[in-house]
Amino acid sequence: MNTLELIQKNLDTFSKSERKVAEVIIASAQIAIHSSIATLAKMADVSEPTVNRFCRRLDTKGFPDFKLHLAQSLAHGTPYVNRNVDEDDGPSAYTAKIFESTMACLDVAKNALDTSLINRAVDVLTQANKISFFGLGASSSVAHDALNKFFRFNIPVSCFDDIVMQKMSCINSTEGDVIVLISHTGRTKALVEVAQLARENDAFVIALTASGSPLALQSNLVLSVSVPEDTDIYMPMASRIAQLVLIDVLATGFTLRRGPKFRDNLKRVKEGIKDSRFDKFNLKS
Amino acid sequence: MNTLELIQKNLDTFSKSERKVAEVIIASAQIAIHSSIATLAKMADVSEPTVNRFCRRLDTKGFPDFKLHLAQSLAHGTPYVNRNVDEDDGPSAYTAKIFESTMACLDVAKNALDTSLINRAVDVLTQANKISFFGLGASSSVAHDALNKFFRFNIPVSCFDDIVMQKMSCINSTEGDVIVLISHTGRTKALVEVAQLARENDAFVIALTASGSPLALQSNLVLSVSVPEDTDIYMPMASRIAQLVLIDVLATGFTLRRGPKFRDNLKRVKEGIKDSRFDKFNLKS
DNA sequence: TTTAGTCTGTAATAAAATGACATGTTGTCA
DNA sequence: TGACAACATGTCATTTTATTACAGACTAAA
Repeated sequence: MNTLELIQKNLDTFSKSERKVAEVIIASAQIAIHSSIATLAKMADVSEPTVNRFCRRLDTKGFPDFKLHLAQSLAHGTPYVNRNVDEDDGPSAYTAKIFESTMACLDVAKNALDTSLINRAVDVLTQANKISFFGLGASSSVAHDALNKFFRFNIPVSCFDDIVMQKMSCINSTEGDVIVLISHTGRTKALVEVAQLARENDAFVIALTASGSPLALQSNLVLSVSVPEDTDIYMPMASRIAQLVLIDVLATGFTLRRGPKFRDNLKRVKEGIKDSRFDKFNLKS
Repeated sequence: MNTLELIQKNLDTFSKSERKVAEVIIASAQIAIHSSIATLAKMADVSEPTVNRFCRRLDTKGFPDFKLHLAQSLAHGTPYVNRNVDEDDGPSAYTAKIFESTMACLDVAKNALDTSLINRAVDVLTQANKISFFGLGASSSVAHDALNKFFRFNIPVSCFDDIVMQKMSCINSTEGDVIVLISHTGRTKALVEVAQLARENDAFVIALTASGSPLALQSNLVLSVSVPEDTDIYMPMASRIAQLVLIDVLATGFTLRRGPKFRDNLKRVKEGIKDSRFDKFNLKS
């Protein structure tokens, strides 16, 4: 838990002198972490043991330990994290807010992920005869990205963002096929139907979606990126970013599982596209 | 600058004893920040002043100051940051590494961005008659995503990942049209040609690419996400994630610039797709 | 081997944090 | 209103921690 927030929240549980300390720290945390207990006591106009008691009240071992906690909370906890974009934010403000909230979302997603399920998913993917990635709306670009990643592995992959094509593809699927469905909410009716269809035709369905959603219930394996839903209209869909990173994770797991021989393949793909690029050191070529 | 990285980088500038200290700190940084100089000295099997000298060599005021720096660097930088995935990493390890390195990349990208250019780009976009997003390969899914975002603004937008369509679209462009080109390296020949074509036809070209690249040179405005290039085959293309976040930033800037009336539009779009979803509280509907 | 230079440790000193205790303050109840 | 209790706060002593000064040891070049 962020120490600075913690102080702010418990502001009214402190005594008079302790609050003085709290206020000084909130006002100038950067200075506080570089001061000795004596200096800070003088700044807050209290005695040194008071500062010490203040620290203990915040579940730290003492003043030095408190400084450490505070320093850490200042390090990540840049002010904007989790704060929404505001109407009168300038470019620097909204840029920082969006980047930081995206990073915070990734952190949440990372901690919420079940790596044993990831391992399972990688298992299934490596043994698949054919892999399909389907998404609709915003999620279709995630599917598209997944195609791009897995395509390099030189295995049969496909990706459709057309619901008719998706359904047709499912009808033609057989055992050994893996369908990866991507949906933020997991409540898109069409995609739930696709999941049903796929399972009726013996395909294995992996869903990148919210756990407990209708789509999740129809799937064989659910990888949920539990990221706060985007209630705010400004809120960029950070869940989409988390899904993309999850795709990266699956692709990496896939590569690792396939072993070293397989990795040469990847190098060849990279080499293969070189001709279509300007050489880095000879731009005019 | 991240203290832990700094130590690792300067490992060979240290003397024998100082390196012992460095190694202990790298191996168990979490323990180090909670230890006194005496404890740490004992752990590294050196004297206390040596530890102190070590701290000073890293541009800190002394041991307590050093601990503070280290604590901060541990706060963001969980151990895996910037470390590549290793052949014998398990699912938890590679998942964490990928998430963390992605987050680190976003942080780098955030700090490297020029917000005045973003502001400029938003200016241009809001005044555009028509906006097109083009990308090839991995970048095409970024373009696709951008389409998805800007489509909601109810303005003419298009997105092609077909080079022929891109060129045709450029030939038909006129003044007032904005073309957003997305490329990680900025050295994809085809896309550079697209940029030239677009400019010949008086379109305004915004490039999301590496600064100084051939594509950048052909563009009117460059938004560069300077993220380390992916040298490692395992390395997920974090630059792509950074580009997506940048798209979010532009879309947000766009929304803000258009003002409150415009924001009602967004709500209508959100309402509009409700029918295609299962109701959250009535899943069987 | 000597010598200049750099490391490294010991021991003394200074600084910082903590603990114990005494004083002050506030509020309650007779 | 006065007395007591509970809590808050500060002073001072003690302990822990960090720093400085200095001397011995090592290393590389002459």
